[in-house]
Amino acid sequence: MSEELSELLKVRRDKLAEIRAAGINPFPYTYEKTHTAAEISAEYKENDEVSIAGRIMTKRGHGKASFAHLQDETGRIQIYCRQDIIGEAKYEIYAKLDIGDIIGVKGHIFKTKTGETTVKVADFTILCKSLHPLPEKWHGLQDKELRYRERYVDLMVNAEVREVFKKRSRIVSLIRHSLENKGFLEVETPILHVLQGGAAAKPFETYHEALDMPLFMRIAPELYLKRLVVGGFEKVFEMGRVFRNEGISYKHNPEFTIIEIYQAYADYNDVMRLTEELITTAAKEVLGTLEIEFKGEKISLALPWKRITLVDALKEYGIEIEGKSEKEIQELAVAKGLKDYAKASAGKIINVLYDKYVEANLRQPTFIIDHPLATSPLAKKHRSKEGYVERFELIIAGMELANAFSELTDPIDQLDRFESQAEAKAAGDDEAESMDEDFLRALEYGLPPTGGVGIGIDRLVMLLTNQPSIRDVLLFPHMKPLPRSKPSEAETEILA
RNA sequence: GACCCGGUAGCUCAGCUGGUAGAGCAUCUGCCUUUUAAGCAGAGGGUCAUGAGUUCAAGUCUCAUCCGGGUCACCA
Repeated sequence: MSEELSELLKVRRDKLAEIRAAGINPFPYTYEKTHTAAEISAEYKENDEVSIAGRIMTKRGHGKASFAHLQDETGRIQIYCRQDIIGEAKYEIYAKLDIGDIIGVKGHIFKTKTGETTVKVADFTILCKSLHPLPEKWHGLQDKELRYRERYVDLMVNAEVREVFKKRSRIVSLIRHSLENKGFLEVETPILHVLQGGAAAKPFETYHEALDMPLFMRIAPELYLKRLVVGGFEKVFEMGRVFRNEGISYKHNPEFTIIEIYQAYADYNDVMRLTEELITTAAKEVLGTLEIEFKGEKISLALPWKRITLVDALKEYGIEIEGKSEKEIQELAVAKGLKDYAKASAGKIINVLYDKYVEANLRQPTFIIDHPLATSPLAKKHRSKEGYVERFELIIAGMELANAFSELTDPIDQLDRFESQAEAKAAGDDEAESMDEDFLRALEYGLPPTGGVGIGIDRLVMLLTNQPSIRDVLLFPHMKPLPRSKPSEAETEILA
């Protein structure tokens, strides 16, 4: 708190003191409400007695009477308070209430001249004195920085924002229930990892004091979930937060929510169908349609979704790599202006070319399938194509929504892949997988044929709620701290 | 990390080629017992993100820094 309070803050603190001086607790403990705003609007009956509670969002005083709107989680309801009903002393307190205060109201329902269902205040109780003024009633809170930093205000004032997060909750719930109905078991695996693995990404590092050891925040739950399939859980999934130490953009936040699903005795074709089903079911239930609009663009989620191999997708954008040797592909990279990749592996170059020339152009739902072996260390070799794996990525509106494989189940092959990853790591690739001996041991016990998929929940929610940035579907997106806040002791210690 | 745009009252925004800061809402005072962007009359409220510089004079021009947004790069 700054020493110098602005006039507006001072006024509210003075009012708080007045309330206390009048012997009223401005922060009481409970309140018994009988109705919500939505219930009253829907089941309106003249003269019904109700008890409601909510935040004052508008206020119109008329001398000895006053209108206001209370907002609860379900919506707004008008209240009408008259001095001759509640008495002079109480009305004086009522008149001093501010927009933003939370009150409970008991009274009878009536309809005003203009036909609005309204509660006539017989009694009211202050439930929380608000000390900050709310944003303007007409324009609300627009400033993006403030909206993200003070999401609580954003939610109070912007109904559309509340809707987005309600939809997010429904989407998550629908996916969870779809999987439960199919016999999948929801599990939780460690978030603090000893090794870096399960995805190509840079982890956040942390430290366990008592054990005196470094730890990584997980970048994916993949390797633990496959251990569970080894253990005999044939259908498992985990929905949870993962952490990746990379840049921030409209589709990247350092922590995000992923759902990973593993099904024994299935391959990537099965998992592709499952992915289609989960997403279209959620879309139908939440939006009532598969024809959606995202950032002004029409996208059809109607099945079936296009499937095309990565090599063919490149060909569609004028990049021919079929039958080319590694050397020729390196030359192609240089010709395309990717000078840094003159000595990279063919697989790496193919991925970069794909990222650069193909992905952003894929607008309608598309499964890109059969990726190069070199960049897919956890995927099973393709059953018929040398040098490729059985893998797909789902792209919608230029965003990667899902990534999946026929999981690599051969422990000898997995060891080879880890060894190549170790070489890459030694050569400076800080996203390479760690050698995970326990995971290899699990595979040696035997992982049945398994299909696995990871779906980015935040991006899916963006798509289904037509939100242009991942920040708009995260309640508290990552923000740099403002300069005035001084670092905590812990931060000072770490930075020292 | 590079480039572009932005930061002015609690909120939403004006502020021209440099001349000393404005509106609406909100707040305060008075009037007002069916209003709803209530109304009428009056008042208060600003380190113009921060710090330097140019200038007689800077919200405005220059540089640096911070925060945010966007594009690209990085990135599954």
